[in-house]
Amino acid sequence: MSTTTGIKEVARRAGVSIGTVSNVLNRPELVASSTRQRVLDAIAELGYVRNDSARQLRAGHSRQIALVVLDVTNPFFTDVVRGAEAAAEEHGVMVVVCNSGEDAGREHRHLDLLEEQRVRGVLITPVDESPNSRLELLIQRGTPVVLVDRGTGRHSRCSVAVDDVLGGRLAGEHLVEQGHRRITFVGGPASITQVRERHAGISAAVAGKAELSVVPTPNLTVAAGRAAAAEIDAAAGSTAVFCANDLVALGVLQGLTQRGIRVPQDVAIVGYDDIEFAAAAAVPLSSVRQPREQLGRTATALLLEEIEDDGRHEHRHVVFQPELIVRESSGRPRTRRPSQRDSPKGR
Amino acid sequence: MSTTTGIKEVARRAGVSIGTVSNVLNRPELVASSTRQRVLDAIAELGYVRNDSARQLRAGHSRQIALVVLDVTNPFFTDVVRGAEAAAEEHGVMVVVCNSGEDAGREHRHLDLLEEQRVRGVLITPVDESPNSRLELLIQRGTPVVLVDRGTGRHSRCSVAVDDVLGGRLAGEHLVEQGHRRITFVGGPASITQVRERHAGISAAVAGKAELSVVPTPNLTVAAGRAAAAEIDAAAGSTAVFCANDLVALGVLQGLTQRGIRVPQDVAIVGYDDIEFAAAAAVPLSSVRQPREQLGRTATALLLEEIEDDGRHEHRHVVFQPELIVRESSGRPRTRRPSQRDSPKGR
DNA sequence: CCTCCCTTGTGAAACGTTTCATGCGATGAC
DNA sequence: GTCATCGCATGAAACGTTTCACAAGGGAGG
Repeated sequence: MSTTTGIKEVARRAGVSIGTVSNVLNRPELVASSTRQRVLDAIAELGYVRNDSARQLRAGHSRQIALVVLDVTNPFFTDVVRGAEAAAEEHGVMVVVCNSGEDAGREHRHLDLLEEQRVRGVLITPVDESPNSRLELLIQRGTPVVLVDRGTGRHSRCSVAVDDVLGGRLAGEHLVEQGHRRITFVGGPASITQVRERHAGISAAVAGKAELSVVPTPNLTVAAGRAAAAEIDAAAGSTAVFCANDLVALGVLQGLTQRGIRVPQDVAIVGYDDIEFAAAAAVPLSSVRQPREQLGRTATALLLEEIEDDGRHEHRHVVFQPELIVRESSGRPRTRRPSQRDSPKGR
Repeated sequence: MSTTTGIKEVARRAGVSIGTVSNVLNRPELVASSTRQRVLDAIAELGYVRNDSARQLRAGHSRQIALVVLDVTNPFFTDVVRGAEAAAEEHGVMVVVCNSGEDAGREHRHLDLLEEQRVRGVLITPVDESPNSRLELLIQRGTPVVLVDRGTGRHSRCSVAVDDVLGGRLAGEHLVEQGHRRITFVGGPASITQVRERHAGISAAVAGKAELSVVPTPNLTVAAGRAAAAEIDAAAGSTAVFCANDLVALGVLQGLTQRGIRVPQDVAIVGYDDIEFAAAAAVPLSSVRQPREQLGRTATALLLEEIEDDGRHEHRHVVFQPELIVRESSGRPRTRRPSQRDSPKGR
């Protein structure tokens, strides 16, 4: 039905061989300008559209890179996407965004398809980090992969991350300093590295200074946070909550408010990511800020570099530092107005 | 380097012809089970991965559909993505998410690439709706396209939309009923249909009952809303603002608050989309709710249907009704806590 | 006039599948 | 014992590119 017009038709129409048409498309400088023009005209008249499958088949690989995120719905990741797209665009590469939805099965299926498409490289925040995951297989078979927002360490790939342990620690130190002695960490599942590391960070920071309890969540969404709120004071009369990300924090904030618990007077909250909506929340949210777009940009740059250095490539691990942004949700109770320093971030 | 293993190697290893291997992959019932097993083993041992380019080349089209959104960063669209993915997954189709970022150039480039890839169909909220846009060309050449969140009308394609005029009217009626007589509409650019229709809706609703002024924005982001806030009272001493979407509304809310203008006491705000964060905002936001996931789901269903009915297909236009959710930001100025939220100057 | 080189253009081979007409041995009907 | 039938496997022909070795024509240098 649709485009049945191939390079062949174009060739006939322009009165040249198909090799010449191909040259016009790929190495125009090899073709005499009069011929070139004739071919170009034919292309325009016929509405010819290159067939990428054929091209890829010949080339052996595609011209796109994939970005597999944990949750498209999470503003943190959409910002990462933006960064990645920006960097990719500069190199004329297209980014395919895939959403694993924190589901190992979907991640697996996406990787299957991507490998079948001979994707040029993959940026991923994996759900499944087990040593014989689908991802490992992909890497082992030779597809360049850059881990986004994930652990350093492994030497078989590049990674871009933010120091989550430090982030957790910043939050912990801040809360202890504010006088909190019973703190609850909300987040899960523990299979997600960030969750573990942020927990480890606050754990280290409060050790010996405050008690830390945990309310696990099945995932990192607003709904999960809302549900977790119910267990928060039951969990040990905590006066502060540190959430594994801002979505959960927003949910906790809603849940607590709904139960008549005041934030920050009764319970302080600190989130993580400092998404744009954190500052606009009912009670502006203290949060650990990550350079989200930067993360995407850098990851893409690393990936493209690795693809470039086809021969030998030295894997690198870039680690960014998080920054604690204190807002009302964890301000010193009662002293509502000392030095507000929050300000919506510009862009 | 990477996977040099083709169907051919598998065939040799299993001691069968390549046709048989292909049959095992595509119509296993045609192959004797002993042979089948032998082939399957060979595949596993060699780590064979199908080459999708070759497959597509033969088939003439890919097995994916694309979803081109205006702004991945907008929770409205991420929810649409989720809906689309859910529906697609049920049919074993993969969704490629592309972000035009409200930029006609990027939209154009994405469509170029998608057509080169012989994408099976496209779901799109177009930036460029001019009659000889890149999109029209795509449609004209035979790629099934479903418009998402866009006008009914055209007969050359299906569409799924929410009645934006009605949405605007609901907001307008509500504000008038609340006693507002000077209302400002914030949003832009006018080239975006939703902006025009929502404006038309409120326009119609308030005609003769209140004065409506407009503060245009260059796009529909929080930052744009924040910037627009500066012009709001200057624009005519409005006591209410209707924003083209929730991001803008959130920005306006921040901007007004920062200037010491209280919401809703001094100025009421109504947003659009009812994204998850609207309810969690500093002042919970009244908003016009749209069935976001449903939109994605339905659009995908229509697209798959059109692809199915390869022969004749009747284009359909599904229109959902929006619903006004009233929250504090436009509630009748009750005397809640005489909240003094006059706030910090950003730094 | 012969060589050599340079510029343009050509034709055919490959890329890895799917599909289709065909082959071939065995089974059952007559 | 012959013939149609069935079940399974085969080989070759596409699919639309890119690439590469080579040919044709034309100047320039000798």
